[in-house]
Amino acid sequence: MATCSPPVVVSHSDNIESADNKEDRVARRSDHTKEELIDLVIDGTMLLIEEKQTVKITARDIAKQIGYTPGTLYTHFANLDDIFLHVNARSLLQLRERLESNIDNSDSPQQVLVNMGLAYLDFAREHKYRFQAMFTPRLPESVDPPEYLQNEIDQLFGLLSEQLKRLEEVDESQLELGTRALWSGVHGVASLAIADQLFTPRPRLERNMVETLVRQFVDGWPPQGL
Amino acid sequence: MATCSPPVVVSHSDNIESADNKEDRVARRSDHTKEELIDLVIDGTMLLIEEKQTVKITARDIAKQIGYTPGTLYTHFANLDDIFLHVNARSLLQLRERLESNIDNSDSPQQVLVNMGLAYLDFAREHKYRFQAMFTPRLPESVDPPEYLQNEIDQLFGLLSEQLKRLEEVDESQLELGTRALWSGVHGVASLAIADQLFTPRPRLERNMVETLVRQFVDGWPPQGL
DNA sequence: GCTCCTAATTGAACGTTGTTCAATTAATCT
DNA sequence: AGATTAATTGAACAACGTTCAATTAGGAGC
Repeated sequence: MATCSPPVVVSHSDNIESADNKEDRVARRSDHTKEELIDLVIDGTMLLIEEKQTVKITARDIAKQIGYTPGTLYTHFANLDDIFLHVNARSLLQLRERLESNIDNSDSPQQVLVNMGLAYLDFAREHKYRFQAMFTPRLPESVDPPEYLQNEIDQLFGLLSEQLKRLEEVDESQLELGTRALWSGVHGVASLAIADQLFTPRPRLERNMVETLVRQFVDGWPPQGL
Repeated sequence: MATCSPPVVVSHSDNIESADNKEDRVARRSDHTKEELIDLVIDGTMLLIEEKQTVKITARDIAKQIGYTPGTLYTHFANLDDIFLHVNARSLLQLRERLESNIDNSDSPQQVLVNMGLAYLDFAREHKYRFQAMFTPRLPESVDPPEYLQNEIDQLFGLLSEQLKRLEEVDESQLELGTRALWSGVHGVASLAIADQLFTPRPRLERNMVETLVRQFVDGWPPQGL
């Protein structure tokens, strides 16, 4: 069983540790090293999701896309879920980068949070199926998500609590609760919006909804007398 | 193609129209009429989801559960998605009933909305997989959901806007936006909570999150100066 | 009570899915 | 050059959703 291969978030080439492992440069058969192949699979899957506009991608689809046979996928990935887990990690990274790029600390924390909320919604819309994939449970819930995913999520929440902190100092537990409450709200709008389950009359009011939700939450922060 | 069979929400026996259709009482083979069989399938599927604690129910599973063969399912349902659509309609009905039972108009609208939010969260937790199924897209997004589902959703949103209306009169479009924004927020907490994607430290803070979110939204209602 | 008719039900079959694994192939080491 | 090692294949498997000709059993007509 080829257990979950390492993060491979982006080829950051942090080869700090001495390189005495020979395999690294060994290219057995064909044209790709292990790392290249892993990237090829993940990138190919992401491409397919965007191209075919669906999350229903088969192992044979992926293999064809990268010019290999289905069996090859299982040399470096445990199964399809493992592949999607890595795709989701990449999506999450992109999402966080997107939110980060919307932080301008010369703006008020209110405005920054609204902008981040809107950026979240926009990302969900632009990458509808990858967004959908991120929140489609694929693991048997007994096992918890790999650590690199957990870290990525912590970082994302960190961006938000930073802004809430700028707004007013509260104790850590309240901050954590507020961050998650606020962001669950934004996520709710985004996920219902892309699923067309908001059933809102004609004009797309989702951006307006995010703005209302965030502003109303932030204006009442921190909550009084619970 | 056996297109989507009628709503069949609950056996309400509203046989107002004159009964000259013979088939109604005709029991061909076996022990069940068309209507009974439809109910059998839907009920059986719901039961399986709850028993096996998963949304991954196969046609053969359902057939076995109700003592028929897989082919029989396709006499009254177009396909598996059609069956799940009916299961979701039932779940949605139950969910609305649950919310309705939490309305006590002698309470403040604030309190009612908080209670409804908590009821929503509780339902999601108690019927985790049926809740999950409700928000798992199964239709090719080109086709929009059947009317009876749309109606059910309108009714649910109606319950909420009623309370928002009690709070303060605003114009219809703003009321619609507010209702959906608020409820998307609650939905976000619920859906992330049951997927264990909130990554909140030990104690389950979701109820607290719902309360915070709703209270903060309601206290700022209607929004000033947008 | 017998026969026809009709529709419910079956079960075998089809194509596709995820996944496995013995066999094969090619790159590296001695 | 030959041995070693690992990447890659392709055939195979079980399970899936779905279809459909064949079969069956009930009700209607005589």
